[in-house]
Amino acid sequence: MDKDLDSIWKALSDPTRREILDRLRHGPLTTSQLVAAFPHLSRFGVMKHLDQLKQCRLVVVRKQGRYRYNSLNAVPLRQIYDHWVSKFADHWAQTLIDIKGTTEQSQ
Amino acid sequence: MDKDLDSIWKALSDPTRREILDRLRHGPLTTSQLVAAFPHLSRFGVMKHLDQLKQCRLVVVRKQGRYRYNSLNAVPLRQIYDHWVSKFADHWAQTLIDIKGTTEQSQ
DNA sequence: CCAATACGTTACTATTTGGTCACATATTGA
DNA sequence: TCAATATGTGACCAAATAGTAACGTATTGG
Repeated sequence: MDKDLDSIWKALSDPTRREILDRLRHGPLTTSQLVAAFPHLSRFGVMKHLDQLKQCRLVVVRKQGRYRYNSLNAVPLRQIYDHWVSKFADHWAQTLIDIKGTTEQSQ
Repeated sequence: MDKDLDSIWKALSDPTRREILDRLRHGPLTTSQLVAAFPHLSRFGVMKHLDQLKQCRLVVVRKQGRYRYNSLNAVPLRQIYDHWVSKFADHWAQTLIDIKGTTEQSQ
């Protein structure tokens, strides 16, 4: 069950991929536009991140001529929330005060 | 800002660690109890996962005699939600219908 | 056609990650 | 004390990951 969500979690674990998703919030971008947004990465570096995001359907692609428009699909995000994060929602209420300081921390 | 959340995402990206958190939902468990729950892993394997969860405060520890009680702290989860996931909440409404099939997928 | 632009892929490398074994420390109770 | 239980750590290994360079394909416009 959670098996399906695994690739989504993996995809989200990388800050570059999260930033890609963030940039796609405001609308689709072509691959080149995304590449330009990450000057410290190679084009293929960005494309590999995009591939992973496509694998788990967080990004969907529409090809138009020589352009490829990448757009955000929030459905997998919702799945993560519904199938996992929401289970801990009760805990949020109970642990509003972080237990920091009252328990030993092993750094 | 998101910098701080990085280790939390990383911690959550592993299915074993997510299962540990899941088991801690119902109350604190000692390290040995957790180890027993993962027969396919070595004790130290489990402990290393626990270490990562402690690093980002998803798990907090209370030492009592020779037992070490690990308990869930949902605060970091809430941070992830508040600082990141919630930004996409509007998208959930807009993309209730998965775009699957209507757009090209690159497998 | 042919050059320019946009995108795709194969092959390779370095680092991180998940995992183990073996050994060390600490607490409890007979 | 001393053995049993519970936990902690150093060293090491294999696989996955993030990244690169270099080359290949496809679409457009002159």
